[in-house]
Amino acid sequence: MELTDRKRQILKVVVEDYIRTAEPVGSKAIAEQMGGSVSSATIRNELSDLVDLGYLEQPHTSAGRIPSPKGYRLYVNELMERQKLSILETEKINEALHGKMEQLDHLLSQAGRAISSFVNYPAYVAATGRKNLTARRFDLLAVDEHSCIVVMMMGDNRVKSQLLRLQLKVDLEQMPTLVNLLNSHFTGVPTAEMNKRLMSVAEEISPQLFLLLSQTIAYAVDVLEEAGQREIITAGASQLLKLPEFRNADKAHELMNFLSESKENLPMPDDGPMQILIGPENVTDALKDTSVVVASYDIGDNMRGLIGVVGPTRMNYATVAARLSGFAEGLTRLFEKQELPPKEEPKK
Amino acid sequence: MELTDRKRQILKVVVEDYIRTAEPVGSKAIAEQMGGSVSSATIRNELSDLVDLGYLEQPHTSAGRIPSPKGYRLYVNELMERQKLSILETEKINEALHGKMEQLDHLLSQAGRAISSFVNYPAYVAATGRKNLTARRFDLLAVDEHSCIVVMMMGDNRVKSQLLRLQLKVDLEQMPTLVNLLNSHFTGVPTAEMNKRLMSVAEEISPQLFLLLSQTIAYAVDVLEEAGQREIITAGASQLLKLPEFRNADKAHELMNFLSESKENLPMPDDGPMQILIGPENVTDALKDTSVVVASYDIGDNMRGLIGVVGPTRMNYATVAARLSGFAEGLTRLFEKQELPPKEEPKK
DNA sequence: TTTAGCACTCCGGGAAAGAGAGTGCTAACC
DNA sequence: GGTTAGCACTCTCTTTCCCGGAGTGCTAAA
Repeated sequence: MELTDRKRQILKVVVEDYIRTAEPVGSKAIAEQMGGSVSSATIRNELSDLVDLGYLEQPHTSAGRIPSPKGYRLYVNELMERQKLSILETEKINEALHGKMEQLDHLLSQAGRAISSFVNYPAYVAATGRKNLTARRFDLLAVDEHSCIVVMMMGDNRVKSQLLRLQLKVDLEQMPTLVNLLNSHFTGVPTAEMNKRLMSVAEEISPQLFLLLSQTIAYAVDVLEEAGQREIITAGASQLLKLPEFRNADKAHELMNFLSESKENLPMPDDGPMQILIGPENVTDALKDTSVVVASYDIGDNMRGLIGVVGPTRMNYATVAARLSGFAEGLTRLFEKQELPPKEEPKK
Repeated sequence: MELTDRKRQILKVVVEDYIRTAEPVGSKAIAEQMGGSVSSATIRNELSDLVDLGYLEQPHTSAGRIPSPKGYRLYVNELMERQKLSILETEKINEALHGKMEQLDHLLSQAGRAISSFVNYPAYVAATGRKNLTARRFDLLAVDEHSCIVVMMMGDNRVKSQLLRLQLKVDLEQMPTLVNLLNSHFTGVPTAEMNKRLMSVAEEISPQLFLLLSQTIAYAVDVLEEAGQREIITAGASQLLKLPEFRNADKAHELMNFLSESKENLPMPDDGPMQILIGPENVTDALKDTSVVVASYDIGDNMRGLIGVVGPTRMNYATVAARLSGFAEGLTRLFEKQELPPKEEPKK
């Protein structure tokens, strides 16, 4: 049996109607929406074929049809009309993204909330940590006898600093020595190796200095490892409760719990600018009957982040895809403009 | 009519039974739980009185009784037995609070998640921003011709820093002048006044320096204002869906939406170590038929934060109160130990 | 004041009935 | 051969009705 043009057109109507109403679609309604050029009986024959082909499903014998995952897939790949964002929408997106880069966390959670309320589904945002981030430069600023400030610039040019309280008094004149040591021995060094280095210089310096040095390194390791972690932020989970497929509190609870407790398992594909995962295409059990649309954005030149939307399989793919990629582009632009690196660490 | 001891005892039984089961409590069950010393008929008379007195309500004529807000209030104030935390629980709390102070946000959101999963209700955590935070000390570290690092220590001894890109080259030798200027004119100054100060020194220095100065001040204002904002974090909203009173998706949605979108309206009482708000005692509409238990913790010597729990009016007040104050104490201890200020800004 | 007894109320669940939507099949039509 | 009208049939959803159970409120006696 062949998938004729008319069958495809019918499938399209079914998918779009079902997305809109969440109700099985009947032959009569389809006939009307196709302009009355064919009768409902004809449609019924076609529908029956589409079920046999696996593109549609029938909740029970005498109900209308709903798309199967395979049907959604065909729709997404071939039938769906790509939407463009209206100027108004583009403006709204840009408005929503007017955060300050400084606080990456805030910006991203803000973006998450914005996209979620923009598509009316829960959303997630991930900034991929930079695994092998190293320190590029250290400074120590003496404050008083008992404390000094450690300043560390990282490979991505972000600067972190903290007040350190000294267990032992340190001679101010020795500070420069220490800074030199830090900059010569601990820049460009992966965190895993830092402690080894620390040991190796132990004998060269006084115990007081060594104590301060190890405090500094401990701080550096903390910060670098923290920066290396991938952070995932979810927003708008409560949007689910508006959807008929989640009126059942148990279903809703399962998914919402997943969104807040097991974020790590959200899809993080690493190819292509946008990916759509429909129902069972998701690896994670909790997402087996939901769909996920996920897009990537660039952070500077060589890092990528992801933003995604989670919804029912009858998600409005066209709109979500358009808006999501709008956001992704917005974020990319944002990072282009604001990202700090004037020059990257010359790697060779 | 008087509130006899027996009536109080009956009220206690009703409240505790209802908290456990979420089902109206009947006279027979009460009689049994009171050791069979009186018959159910006697209880019925008493129950009828308790309804007249406003402590109990009857969902419909032939149903058992449930506590009214007034009943809960009496229970909380006088009838409830204060619980102590078991050693195990205390340990768990301390374990959950083993975060690093460095990232205040993270610590608090972690605490929020912990308390939420500890009491099985949604929780919120607020760190009251320090409104009149000022800069205590500035430093500038030259990086290269086009950039330098600004380091600012704030009144609470937290240190913030960022890489600045210079629009105009600045003579390295002039840096110390600028740092002096910053420390003499811009420390201890409220953000609102900073721009005025900036103008007043405009003529004293070269345009290049002025540009860098204003970049620095802009950064300082940003950071200080950001730090002055009260931040509210919510966690565990999905816990609601486990409760019978929120199986109705609309109710759940309303409250969850409130928790994620209108956090600012969560109760922020400013007196006493712990406060319990029952049903209509809440000012906010969205909380009118929920209860909130909120405790405060100390951040250093003169700041306070809040942690709260939101749940149904039939919340398990005794347990929640005990655990919440356990957390509050844990947080207070944590800040005592880790909070940086070795000395506070001498205010006079 | 307490208690046993009893009629009454109300909710919740289950069965039955009916309406509605939609199908699948057959037979006729172009 | 594809298309269509017609019609019986299926299945769900809603409404209605009924019944059992839990619990009350009242009365009269202890």
